[in-house]
Amino acid sequence: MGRAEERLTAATLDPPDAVFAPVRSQTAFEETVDRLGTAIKLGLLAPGAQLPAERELCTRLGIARSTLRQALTALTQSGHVFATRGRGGGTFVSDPQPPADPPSAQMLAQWRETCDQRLAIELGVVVLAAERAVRADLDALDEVARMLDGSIDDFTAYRQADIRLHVGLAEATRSARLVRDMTEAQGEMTDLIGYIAHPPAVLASSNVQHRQLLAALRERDAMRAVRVMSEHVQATEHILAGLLPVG
Amino acid sequence: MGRAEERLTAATLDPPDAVFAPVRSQTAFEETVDRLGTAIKLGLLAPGAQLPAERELCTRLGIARSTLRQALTALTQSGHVFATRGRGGGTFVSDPQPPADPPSAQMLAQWRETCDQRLAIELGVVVLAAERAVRADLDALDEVARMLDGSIDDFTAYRQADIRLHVGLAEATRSARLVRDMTEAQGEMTDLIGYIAHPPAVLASSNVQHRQLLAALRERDAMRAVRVMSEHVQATEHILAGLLPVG
DNA sequence: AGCGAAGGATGGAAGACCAAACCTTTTCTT
DNA sequence: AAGAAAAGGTTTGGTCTTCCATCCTTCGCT
Repeated sequence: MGRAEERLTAATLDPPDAVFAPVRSQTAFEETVDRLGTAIKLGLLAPGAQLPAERELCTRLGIARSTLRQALTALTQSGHVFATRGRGGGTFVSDPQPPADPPSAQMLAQWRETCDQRLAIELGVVVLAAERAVRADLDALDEVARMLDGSIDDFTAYRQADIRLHVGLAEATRSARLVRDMTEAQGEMTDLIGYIAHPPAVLASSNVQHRQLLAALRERDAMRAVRVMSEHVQATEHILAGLLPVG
Repeated sequence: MGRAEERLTAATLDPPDAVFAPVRSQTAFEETVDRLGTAIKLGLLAPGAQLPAERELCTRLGIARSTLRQALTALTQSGHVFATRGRGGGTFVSDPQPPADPPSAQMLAQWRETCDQRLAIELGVVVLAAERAVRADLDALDEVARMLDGSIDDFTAYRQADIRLHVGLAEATRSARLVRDMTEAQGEMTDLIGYIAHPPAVLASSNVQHRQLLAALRERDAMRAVRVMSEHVQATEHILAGLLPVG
């Protein structure tokens, strides 16, 4: 008894577990390492590129310079960036980049939820891009698709351009939040798929989907774009499903 | 010069602004207030419901008891919960709830991005629910839809059940992360639309869409579900567009 | 030679968070 | 009626993070 005496509405059901799930308290230091590290791993900050000066960057990130320096020190020790002193110096992205480290157990355990979340972002982006993308956006993305065709024999190069394309789609929505979510999602995906072989045939068919997608966007055919993107994302998911433990 | 000497790849384009955007360092205290407060405002923790004991809740949330108590004190002072002492006591959700406070300027300034993000989550949920929802899930959601029909004259009651339905969809995907994202998105939407009049006719037509959606899910017709959900979400967006400053 | 712009380093103050107690109130059990 | 048990309420001390301000070192440019 007790439970039966409550008001008979659906509102008295048990709350979702998510309500009491652990609070994720990332420190500013951790978040900065994550943000910059992901941008580098995704190639958004290209090898050789110069980061803004520390005194400028810390204000842009809204943190103290000492905190930023902690993060940069970590990235220096991991070999992702290096710094030169004196006038004309600065902090630069290493070239070549250090080898990526294998995905953590925690990452692998949640791979399906990661893919689910990515699916959501990609679908939202594609629907909004169908509405909002202008000619120039799509032309630029076509250019990236051309580059992808030339990279089906080099997975690293392909992946870089692939990320450019997906982030570029997000940018075409003019929604900064979706761009952020997309980069986070792609960062997690990179961790997952970085260690998996992708034969050229797979990459080629993947880029066929990119082209179909861009064609649909040009016609502002949101539903067709959704269908293509859905297949595109779930193709990756099926590859992972065969190689990873059940999620 | 300089820029022209770099490697001629798309990877040398400027990084998205998102890379250097301010780092959001929410404290554990703030996040806890937010999490519990949102769950209460959404009705996931119903008026009169008892929260877990402090000693248990703090371990579930992964924070110290003193931090949890800070959050509970804040929620007590704002009138959302109250506590009774002694054995058999506990912390309970207030009934009735205090009036919601108006959306912040910052919230209003970002309303379109909030809607964009919500669209993404809803679409992802709906595609995955079409694959994964079992009979029992859909039966329960049908029940909620019936309740919604009975609440088109009471916006508050309607909104509560509406949230139940959307969060229920997310739960049907068996993806905890999507449930979390959905609750966050609905929390932000509640802030936005709480102060807007919703005539019964609007609510009725909204629930027609719910029914179409559930029918599509029963047939596992993901594309139709996407189309319905897309219209459902964008209907809200159009209402907001008429009332809020340009986003 | 020296100015200026960049990274590098230090020390202290403030605040958030945690852990472990202990206190007070109330109810249930014996 | 006594006491155990379970809940919220309180205090304290310590650790870690972050911030701020200042100063140092390097080195290209004028």
